[in-house]
Amino acid sequence: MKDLTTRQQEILTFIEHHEWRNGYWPSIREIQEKFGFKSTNAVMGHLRALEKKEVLERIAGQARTFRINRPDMPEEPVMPDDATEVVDIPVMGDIAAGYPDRVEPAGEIGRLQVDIQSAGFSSRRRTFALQVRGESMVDAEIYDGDMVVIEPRDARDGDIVAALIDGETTLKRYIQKPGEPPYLKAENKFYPELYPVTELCVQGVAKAVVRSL
Amino acid sequence: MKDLTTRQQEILTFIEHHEWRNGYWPSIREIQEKFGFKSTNAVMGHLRALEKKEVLERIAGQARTFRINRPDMPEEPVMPDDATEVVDIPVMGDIAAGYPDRVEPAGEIGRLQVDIQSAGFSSRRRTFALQVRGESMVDAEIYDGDMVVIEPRDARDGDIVAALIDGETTLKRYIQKPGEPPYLKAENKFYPELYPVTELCVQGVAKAVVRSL
DNA sequence: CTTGACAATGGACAATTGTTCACCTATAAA
DNA sequence: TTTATAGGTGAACAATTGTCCATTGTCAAG
Repeated sequence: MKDLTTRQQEILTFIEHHEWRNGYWPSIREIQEKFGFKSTNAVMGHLRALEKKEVLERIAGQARTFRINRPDMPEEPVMPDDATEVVDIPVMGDIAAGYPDRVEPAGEIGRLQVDIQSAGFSSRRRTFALQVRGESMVDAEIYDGDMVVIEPRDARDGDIVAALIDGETTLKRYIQKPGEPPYLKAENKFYPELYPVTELCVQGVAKAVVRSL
Repeated sequence: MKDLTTRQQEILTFIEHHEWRNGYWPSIREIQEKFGFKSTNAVMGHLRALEKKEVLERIAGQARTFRINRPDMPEEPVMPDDATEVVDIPVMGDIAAGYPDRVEPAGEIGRLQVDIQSAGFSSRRRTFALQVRGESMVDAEIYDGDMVVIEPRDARDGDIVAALIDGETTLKRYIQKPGEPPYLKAENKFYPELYPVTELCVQGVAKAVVRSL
């Protein structure tokens, strides 16, 4: 992957950004206009260079058909200076302190910026994710470091829930047999722990486990 | 939101699917060809209908500029503090027939919602999910019924890949030692299987495991 | 001084692509 | 019967858009 010149980087960034905001790729002349070129050929030159450096692919003769070869990951989304209507979404990483609702602003480890347009294809619910620490759920095939997607709602018997115990969020299975008081149970044969639900705060029900590879 | 006719639904699905697969929108004539119409006007009629029903937007006179209004989405447009960005990933389900490229629009059997940073995929495009069948990866803590999120790209040593073997998609670990031909390996001590990579079609690299609870 | 890259101009051309007009066939409702 | 809607054919038109020609200039390396 050769280095790009500043101009090439600018062009590439604009193309990416245009797609990101509008949902479709720009035409040559739209790029030309954005940069104030007086010839489409200025753009053509840069596109050829970008193709040669293999950061860009196109389909000859066809309109608005780009394909960008990202090295692997574009760490952060490019923030347009001329952005309109941008929403800030706090990213809750380490939430040892407890329920996201009660996490102080300091508990926020990052922010994800998304503009209204692109928000259109991703639904946002009251779901949030927690990172699992500890081995208390290994028998349910949930391991240290996994992320669980939590949806705040009332727990039913057999649900795996995120609960606040001693100021820490842990994952446990919620057991409620008819006529008996509910309790929480760790899913690890070496941790035969049982927690009474009294004064426990169930934050929500785990809906999915996500493990990055 | 009025109902769509079957034909309109087909057109819409194709447009969505085309964008997802190729990264850019189809042209009128590409739609025409896909459905075997002998006139572009057949497509125009449907597009007008879809626009009237407000499931589709376009920019007049400009090539390949669609925008789809998905009806899904939140009752509450509130942005709670505990929300995390969630992406929609099409689940290609049973793709024994092969690569998603060859899956017909009907091949999508559902959608998986995963929060964005736990998965670590930024390019929400081109990623898809497969449901794991079989026990060949249990030693990597991937179980029957789990969903794996796949991103099409070249495999590196140690990656877990989705590969096409005997017309079926399976999950294996990709091993490539310097100077040696690459091969695939199952992660189950009871399945000491080794597959030569020759004539194998590696569809992509697994980036995350998701298990619905 | 020459060579080669990078950057850009200007004009012309051709292909892709969106658009429209006229006309046809069903089917179902009024 | 008439009317409306969905679905389609066929051909022509115009706009958008990709492509290529010849030229100019800058700047750093050989």
